[in-house]
Amino acid sequence: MNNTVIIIFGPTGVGKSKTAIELAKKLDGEIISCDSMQVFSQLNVGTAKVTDEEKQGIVHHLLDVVSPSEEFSVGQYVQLAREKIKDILQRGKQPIVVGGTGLYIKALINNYDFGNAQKDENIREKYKKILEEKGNEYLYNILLKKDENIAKKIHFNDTKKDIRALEIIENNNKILEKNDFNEKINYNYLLFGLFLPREEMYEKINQRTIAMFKNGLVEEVKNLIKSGISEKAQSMQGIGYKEVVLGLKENFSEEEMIKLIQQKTRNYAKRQLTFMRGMENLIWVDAKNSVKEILEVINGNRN
RNA sequence: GCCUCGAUAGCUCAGUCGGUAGAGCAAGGGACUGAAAAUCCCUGUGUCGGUGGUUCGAUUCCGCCUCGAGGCA
Repeated sequence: MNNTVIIIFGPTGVGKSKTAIELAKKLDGEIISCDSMQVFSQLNVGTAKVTDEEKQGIVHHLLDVVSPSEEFSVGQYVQLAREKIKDILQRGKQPIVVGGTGLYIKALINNYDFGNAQKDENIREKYKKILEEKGNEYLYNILLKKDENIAKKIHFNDTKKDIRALEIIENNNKILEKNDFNEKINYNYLLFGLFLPREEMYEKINQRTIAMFKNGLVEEVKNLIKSGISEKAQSMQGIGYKEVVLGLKENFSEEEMIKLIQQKTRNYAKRQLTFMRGMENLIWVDAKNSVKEILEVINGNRN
């Protein structure tokens, strides 16, 4: 098992965290979370973050690494995750990467180097204004002129990506593609994708959403707002948070909020499945039997 | 009991001056190397409430019936 990182991916709510903890216990592992929302501290019930009790003593990394008022991005994630993997391997333990953020996993596996272009609100605003005044196609044409290759990969209606690309080009003058890290970490990986039948998956999502409300999601959101977190903060764009903020403003009943969140979560899970299908080297694993199946693959892999 | 309004896609509704119909959302599929729980693209779906009549032709016009909302008693 030397230098093999185990990666567990799958749609929300199929039981990735539990699987990872069970595996960690059996393989002397440490867990590296791969979740764009669980990196934020204070976002607990809405992100279904594992509790200390659930961790069962297994070390978890990359949870609560930034405050909800801060920004976070793939670039930072890959940087941090690489450090953790290296460190865990050096200590002779088994790194287990777990989470639902497909892009983060993809970037990690493919060794993308994002450089260190910081977010630049001024540049963003500038292009947003251009977008408002001149429209999608005009904005897209600017990107086409600056970097045709990038532009071709982005739909002209996807203005958020257009603006982000322009921001990076202008700020950093760095091409987005083909910059692997110079320093390669010496590791292999096994990528497992957990799945459940569609109906069961949706049922679990529905139940879990109800549980979040019982566990105090509304209070969590209220506290975040009270402590001065902007509704526009990146952390507040997570599913559950966004909807509760809206619900509080518009006086939704709890039932209405639950229904909305269930739906958004189902939509998200579907997107995650699409992402999974497009991943190379992904080993499909029945979520109901995940630990056993994964161990079988690992053991087979040893010989 | 009488009057008025409504009944069209899974939901909310638009529409057809009579030639069998559409938007949004949902659903399904897809893209995605710098905000990714984000963002974007593609695709159906229908006894047009039932029943008679007028008509070459009715979801559309007329009658009756059923159901729902409101008003008068």
